[in-house]
Amino acid sequence: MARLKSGDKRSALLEAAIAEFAARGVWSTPTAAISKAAGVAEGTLFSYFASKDVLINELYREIKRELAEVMLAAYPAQADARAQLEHIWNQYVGWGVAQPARFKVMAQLRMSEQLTQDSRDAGAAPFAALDVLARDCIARRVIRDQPVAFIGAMLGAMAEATMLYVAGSAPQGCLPDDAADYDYCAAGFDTFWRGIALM
Amino acid sequence: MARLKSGDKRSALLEAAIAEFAARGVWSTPTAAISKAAGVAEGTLFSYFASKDVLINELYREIKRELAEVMLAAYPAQADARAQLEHIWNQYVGWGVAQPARFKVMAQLRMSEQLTQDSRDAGAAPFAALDVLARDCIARRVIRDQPVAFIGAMLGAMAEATMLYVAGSAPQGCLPDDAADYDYCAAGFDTFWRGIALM
Amino acid sequence: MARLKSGDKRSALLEAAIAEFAARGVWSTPTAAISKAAGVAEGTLFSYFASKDVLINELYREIKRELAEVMLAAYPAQADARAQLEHIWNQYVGWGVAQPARFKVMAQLRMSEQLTQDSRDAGAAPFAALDVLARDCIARRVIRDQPVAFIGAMLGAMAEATMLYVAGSAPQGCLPDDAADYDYCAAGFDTFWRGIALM
Amino acid sequence: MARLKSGDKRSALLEAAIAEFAARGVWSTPTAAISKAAGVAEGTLFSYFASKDVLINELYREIKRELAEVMLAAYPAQADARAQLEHIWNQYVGWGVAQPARFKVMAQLRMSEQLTQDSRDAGAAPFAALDVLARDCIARRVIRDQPVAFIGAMLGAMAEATMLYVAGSAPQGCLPDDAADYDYCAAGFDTFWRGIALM
DNA sequence: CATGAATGAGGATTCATTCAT
DNA sequence: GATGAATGAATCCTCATTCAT
Repeated sequence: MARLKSGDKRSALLEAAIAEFAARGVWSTPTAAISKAAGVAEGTLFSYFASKDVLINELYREIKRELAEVMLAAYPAQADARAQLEHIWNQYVGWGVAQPARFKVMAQLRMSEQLTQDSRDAGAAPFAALDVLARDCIARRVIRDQPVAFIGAMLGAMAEATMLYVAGSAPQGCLPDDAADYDYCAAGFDTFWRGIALM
Repeated sequence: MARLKSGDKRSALLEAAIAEFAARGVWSTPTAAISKAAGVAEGTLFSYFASKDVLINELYREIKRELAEVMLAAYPAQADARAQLEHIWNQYVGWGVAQPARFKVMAQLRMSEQLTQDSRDAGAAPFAALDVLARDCIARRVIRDQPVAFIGAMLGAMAEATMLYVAGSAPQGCLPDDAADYDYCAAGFDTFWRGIALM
Repeated sequence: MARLKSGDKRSALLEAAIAEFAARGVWSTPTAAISKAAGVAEGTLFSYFASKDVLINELYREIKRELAEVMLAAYPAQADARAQLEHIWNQYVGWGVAQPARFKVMAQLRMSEQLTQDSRDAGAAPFAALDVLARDCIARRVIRDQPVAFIGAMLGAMAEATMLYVAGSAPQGCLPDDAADYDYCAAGFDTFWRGIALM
Repeated sequence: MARLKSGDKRSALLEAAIAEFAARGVWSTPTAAISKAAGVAEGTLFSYFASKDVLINELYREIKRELAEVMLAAYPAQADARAQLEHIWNQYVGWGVAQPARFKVMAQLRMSEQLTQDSRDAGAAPFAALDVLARDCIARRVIRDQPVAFIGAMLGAMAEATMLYVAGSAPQGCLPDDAADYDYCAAGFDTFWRGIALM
C-alpha cells in the first residue's frame, strides 16, 4: 500500500497555518505560504483540506479543542468554587500567554465571516462544563444570580484582556513605571471574582 | 481652508467601507465594492485614499474619533465617580448596540497587521481623559489601586462583551428563557463596578 | 469619461478564441492564450466575458448568427424550391470551406457539455426560415413528406460532410486520383436532392 | 501469448473512460474519475496507458474496432447491393442507438487535436470492406459513379444524423406531433439510397 | 504489480491600482 | 477632478503524473 495520509503532515499544515496567520493575518496569508512553511507541496495542502475555508474552520475547531483541554486539565474537582474558577482563569490566561499565536489566530477567526455556525458550535461545545460550574455556584449562593452565558462571556473577555498585560503585549505605552512584576493574572481574577461573588 | 476634495465623497467612501467591511469582512471586500456602494467610480477611491491600506488606517482613526466623541458626550462632570464611569459605560455599550457595523469593523481592524502603530496611537489618544478619571478615583480611594491602563482594558473588554448580549447577537443559544428583557447593560456595569470598587 | 468597453476588443477576443480553439481544441486552450492572441491583458478577457464558459456560449451564438446570416444572404425568393435549397446548400458549404476555423469550433462546441440549452436554442432560432421552406416544399409536393426537422438534419449532416471534401481536408487518403477538380459541392447537393425529391 | 497486464483492468478502465467521457466531456474528465469509476487506484491507470493521450487514442481505436465488427456482423454476402448497404446502415444506426455513450465519445474524439494520424488511420482501416462494396456497386451500375470515400462520408453523416432521431435525442422540439413511431431508420436509408442509386 | 499520497506546473479568476479620456 | 477600462501580479485550486511502500 502506498503511504497513508499522514497525521504528521496534517499537523504540520495546521501548525504552519497558525504561525503564518499570526504573523501576516489570516486573509493576507496565501495557501502557498502555509504549505511552504509546512514543508509540503502546494497541492498537498488541498489533499488534507478541501479549500482554504475548510482549513480555517478545522483550524478553529482544533484550537478550541486544545484550549478546552488545557482549561479543564488538572481541574480541582474537590476545591471550592472560587478555587475552581480561578483554576480555569489561570489556565486560560496561561494558555494565551504561552501560545500567543494560537490566541491571535483564534481571535481573528472568531470574527471572520468564513467561520461556519457548525464550527462555532463545535468550538463552544467543550466549554459546556463551565456552564454547569456556574449554575452550581449560583445554586449554592456563592455568586450572584446572572445568566450563565453572560458570566462566561465576562470571564472570557476579562481573561483575554488580562493575557495581553501578562504577556506584556498590551497596547501602547500606558503601563505604569513599576509594572514589570505586577501580577496581572491574579489582579484580573480578583476583579472578576469581586464582580460576580455574592458578598 | 479649502477642502481639496469633496468631503462628501470622502465620507461616502468611509461609510460605504464600514457597511461592506461589516457585511463581508475587511479582507474579503474589494475596493470596487466600496466605491460602488459609495456611488463613485472605482478610480475615485484612490484619489481620496492612496491605497486600500491607507483607507483602512484612516477608517480606524475615524471610528475611534467618533467613539471617543460619543463616550465623552454629555459627560456628567459634577456627578460622583461611579456615575461618571457608568455614563462612559452606557455610552460605549449604547454606541456598540446602535452601530454594530462600526463596532464590528473596529474589532476587525484592531486585530489586523495592516494597522500602523501610528493609527493605533491616534485611536487611543482621545481616551486619555479616561486615564485621568481613573487616576482620580484611585487617589480619592473610590476604586482599588490598579494600573490605570489595565482598568481601562477591563472596562473595554467587559463593555464589548456586554454589547453583544444587549444587541441579542451573543453566540449560541445558552441564553436563559426569560432573558428577553434582562438588563445586560446595567448588570455588566454592576459586575465591573463591584470588581474595581474599593469596598 | 473613461474609455468605453470597446466592441473592437470584444470582437478581437472572439476572433482570437476561434483561431486558438480551432488550432488547439476548445478545452486545451487556456484563456491566457486567447487574451494574448487578442492583444489584451489576461484580466481583460474577464471584463468582457464573466468566465470561460460564458465566452464559449457567446462565441457559439455569434458563430451561429453569422452562419444564419450567410445562409440566408441573397436568398432567391423567386426561384423554384430546388434552386432555393441549393442556394442554402451552397452558402453553407461555402461558409464552411471559407471559414474552416469557425466550422471546426462550432462543431466542437455543439458537442460540449458546457453549452447551455439557451445557447442551443438561440443558435437554432435563426434557422426557422428553413423549416418554413421545407414545409412549403412538402405542401407543394416537390419533396417527399418527411418530418421537417429530419430533413434539416440531413441537409446539415450532408453539407458538413461535403465541406471537408471541397476543402480537401477530408480524412485519410482514399480520394480518387483525378479528384482534384471533382465538384463535391454540386455532387453532394445532387445526392441530397435525389434523396428527398418526390420523383 | 501471456497478457502482461490483467485484461480485466484494462477493459474496466476503457469502459469507465467511455462512461465518464460521455457524461462529462473528454476534456473535463480527470483521470482520477476514470480510475475511480473503474475501481482501480489512480496510479494503476498509468501502468495500462502511458498517459491520458495514449488512453484517448487507444480508446478511439477500440471503439472503431468494435463498431466495424458490429457493422460487418451477419453481413449478407449473398444479398443484393441495396440489401447489403441497408444492412450496414441498420447496423450502424442500431449501434449508435444502443451505445450512445460510445457514439458520443467517438464523435468527441474524432474532433480532437489529440488524436494522432495513426489512430485515425487505424480507426478507418476496418471499414475498407465498405470501399470494396461501393466500388463493386458502381462497377455493376447499381449506384451512380462518385468517389467512393465521398459516398462513405455521406453514409456516415446521414446515419449519424438518423441515430439521434431514432434515439429521440435530436435537438429541440421541432419534432412532428405524431412522430413517436415514425421509422427514422428506414426513412434515412431510403433518402440515402435514392440519393446514390443510379436510377 | 497495485496503491494512493505527494508533487508542482498550469489554469481560471480576482482585484488593487493606473491612466487615457 | 472624475471616470471606468485596462492591466497583470497574485491567488486558489486542479490534475496528470510519479514513486515510495
